[in-house]
Amino acid sequence: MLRSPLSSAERKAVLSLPGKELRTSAHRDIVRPGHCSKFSSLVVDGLAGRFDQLANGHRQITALHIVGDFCDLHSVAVPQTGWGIESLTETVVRLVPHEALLALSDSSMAIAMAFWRDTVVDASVLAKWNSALGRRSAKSRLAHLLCEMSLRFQQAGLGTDSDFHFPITQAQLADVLGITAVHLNRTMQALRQDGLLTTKGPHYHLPDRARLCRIAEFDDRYLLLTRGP
Amino acid sequence: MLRSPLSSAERKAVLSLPGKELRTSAHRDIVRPGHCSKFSSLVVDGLAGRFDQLANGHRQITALHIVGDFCDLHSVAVPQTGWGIESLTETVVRLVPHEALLALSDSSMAIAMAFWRDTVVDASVLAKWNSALGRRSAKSRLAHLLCEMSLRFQQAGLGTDSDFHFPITQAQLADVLGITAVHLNRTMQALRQDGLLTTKGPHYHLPDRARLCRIAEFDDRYLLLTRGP
DNA sequence: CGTGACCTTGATGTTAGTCAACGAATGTGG
DNA sequence: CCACATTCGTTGACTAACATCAAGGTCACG
Repeated sequence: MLRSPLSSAERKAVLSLPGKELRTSAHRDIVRPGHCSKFSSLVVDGLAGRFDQLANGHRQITALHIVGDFCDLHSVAVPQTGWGIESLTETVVRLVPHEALLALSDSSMAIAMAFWRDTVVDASVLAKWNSALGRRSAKSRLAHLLCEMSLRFQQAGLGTDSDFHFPITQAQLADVLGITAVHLNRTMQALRQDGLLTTKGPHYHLPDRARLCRIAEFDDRYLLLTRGP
Repeated sequence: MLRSPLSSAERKAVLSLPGKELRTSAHRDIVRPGHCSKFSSLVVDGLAGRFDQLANGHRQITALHIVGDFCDLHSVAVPQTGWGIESLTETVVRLVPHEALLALSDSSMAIAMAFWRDTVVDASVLAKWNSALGRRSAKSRLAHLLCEMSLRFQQAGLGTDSDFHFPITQAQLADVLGITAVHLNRTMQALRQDGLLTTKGPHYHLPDRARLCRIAEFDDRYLLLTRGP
């Protein structure tokens, strides 16, 4: 989860953070939009998404949180969130009280920096998605997302670079990519046609990841592979 | 700038940060894309933008930095940036060494939190733009940007809520909104037609800001008007 | 008086949205 | 075990938003 170098004592302190675990079915709000929260949620199982919704009902998912991710470490620094978090599939989250996180970052500058760094990586991903949504075609966006997710699942020890379990519906994927579900369906077919993607239910396979990265212009540095100072 | 409550001593420490000032003409890189930086830049005069560029030459501007903004406080936590910063007009920035910022946040937990909070607000704005780029029409995006910028200029003491000096070209504005310059031009004309915008050179005037906010579904909370914990 | 940066306009092409329907898989209660 | 509903994926016909291409207009500046 925290993409930072920490001493083993620090790492242990983070991993043993207290918190009530909460199991939810798919399509439930974990954090309601605009809510002022007293906890940060750690994804223990399943898949969660940060979203924003417009008056006409259109949704945009602005982040995907796989197991091991903190959804809203942000809310420690700014409790009033401008977004919501929902479960995309059946999901278990651990609700860690802000006091515990604040106490921990008070106790160690390295941990405080690690939390800050996590927010910065989140911002990097958001900036990358900004340019994708503004300037790329649907196909290129999907290719880029597949590259990103395969890497993240691999980093989290949940898959290889070309195979991962990604339990998301096409409608939700469309909300990530800023297109309609119909168009996403056709775009996935195009990638399949090109021999760049096969799926069996929630299992995604990338037969030629190198080529996929090339057409997606995927540069993994924004995911912080070069670790902290 | 830092949208946080600090003691006057802390505030003073931040404002008296050292750093060499640098004047650049328009369209110059302040931070080259992917560069590993040792400074964070504070905008002293002019207008700067964070951008990302694709192989085909298409650009996306992912943030606008007005005077008083720190461009890349991020780079203190993660020196290798995944983006570039450019001057959009003639601009003066102060290059504050990371050591000075680190020393300052070491010295005061409140300042460390303020820096973190600033990153969180940046992420909030990015998330908002994500949903705008993914799910809004060009007209709605432009309306939203105008609402946002008028508020930010006002907060910075550089304008009223309906009048501000915004020295940006239409091509640059198009790169913010993720549309072409041609389409931006027509979209601005549509807003003028609706009596929602007049411009005289770089001077923007919003004749009916309330209505503009309504059609933009502009909710200012993401800009952190509700201050820290 | 020419040049370059910026803004504006028109004609045409392409991507993606909308609407409507159907099929496959899964689960539920009678 | 079977009608039934629900959710999810897929397809086709049509439309709207925006991109692209090409040209001209305005203004400041040397």
